[in-house]
Amino acid sequence: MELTGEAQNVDSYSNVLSGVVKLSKSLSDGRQQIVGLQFAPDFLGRPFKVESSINAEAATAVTLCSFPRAAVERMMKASREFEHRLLKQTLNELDEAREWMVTLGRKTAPEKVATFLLMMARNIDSSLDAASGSASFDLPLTRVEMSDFLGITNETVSRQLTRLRADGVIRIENARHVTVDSISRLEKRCGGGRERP
Amino acid sequence: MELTGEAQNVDSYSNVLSGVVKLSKSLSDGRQQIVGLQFAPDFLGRPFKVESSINAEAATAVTLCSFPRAAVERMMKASREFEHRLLKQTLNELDEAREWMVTLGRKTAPEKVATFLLMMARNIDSSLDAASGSASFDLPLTRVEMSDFLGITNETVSRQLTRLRADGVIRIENARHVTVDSISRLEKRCGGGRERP
DNA sequence: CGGTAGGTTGAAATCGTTCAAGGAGGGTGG
DNA sequence: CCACCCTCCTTGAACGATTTCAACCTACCG
Repeated sequence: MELTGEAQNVDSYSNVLSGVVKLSKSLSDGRQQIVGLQFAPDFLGRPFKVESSINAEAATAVTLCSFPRAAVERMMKASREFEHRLLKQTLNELDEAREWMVTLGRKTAPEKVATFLLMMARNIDSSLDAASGSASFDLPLTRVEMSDFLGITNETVSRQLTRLRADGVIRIENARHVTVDSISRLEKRCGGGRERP
Repeated sequence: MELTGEAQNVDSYSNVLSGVVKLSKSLSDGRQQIVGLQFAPDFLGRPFKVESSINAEAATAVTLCSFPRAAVERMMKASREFEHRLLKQTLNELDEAREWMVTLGRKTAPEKVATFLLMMARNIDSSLDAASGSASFDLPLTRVEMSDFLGITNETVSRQLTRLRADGVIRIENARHVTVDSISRLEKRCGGGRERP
């Protein structure tokens, strides 16, 4: 199943085979928050619940492998292994969500944008250099979508990208393709490293 | 097992029997974000991972029922039901985390504080009136902790509480005990209602 | 050719932060 | 018992980061 387009109300389950799916929530006055991005081999869908209040939408061209709700719930009953893997992925998503809460709640706008770029570099680096210290990729989100992911305005996103470019941390082509020559320089702009035990 | 005090590095698993446990993450420069609160019957701990990078700390006096890591992992292997319930709770926590991401990323300071109070009213209303339209409870967090949960400063938290009090939405005694006479009035201050499908 | 969506940039306004001072309560040691 | 110190909380005033409003630019599409 292939789709480039619009919101899907998830009453079937899918695997993301390629592309990026964005998960979002909105307030009734139109404010929106993207609460997760699903990349290549992720599972998509919310078991045990009728109404999830989350919208799933293709951010780029996406290839899905989807199953009807009933089939998946049968599989889950039948295969212990299946439920186990689902638990593991859910725990991972929970970790990611909480990590992102730190970004939303405690980082400045420059740090937010840098953190987002770093996340992209790690997830969809099109140049296949593992740990070469550089990365190059197409942004899967528009400026507005990035702003909804980062909890800032699109103007602020734009300004911070311009700043990173001016400072030589990134290069931008077509407003969509980004090259990071030195990942470690980008990391320095993400705000204090992880924990402090 | 009872504890009132300090951070626990979770290498055992527990059930929270009473009280409130706060889960937090911090950046190396000291900025902190509370990424979750665990109330009465929640499970505590992170399976399948050595290093969780999350700190768990008692926010109030807490009663735990905790098991050694090995025992729980044995239980999980043995009991399908156990793993199933863990999956369900994890999915719930993921939903809550994402809901909170909307609060962190898209709500104003007044809305954040109102949203927090509403959450408290729903989770630890000490007066046992279900849906009576009012609530009364002790705040389980200090102003600083609230600010770390909401992604704002403690001064802003304080000011917003004062404002809610001045507007007659809440009453405050001892800076810790809060009474909400009209829940629905509080709800109006939480920013646009849920979704918009 | 317009028209539209996405993006950039500037200037002014605003919201929340920062800095600073002071109050209220609780525990401790003289 | 009192004085002191600490933590938590509140409040004010100035500052500054981000938003808001507005203009313009580009690419793409009908």
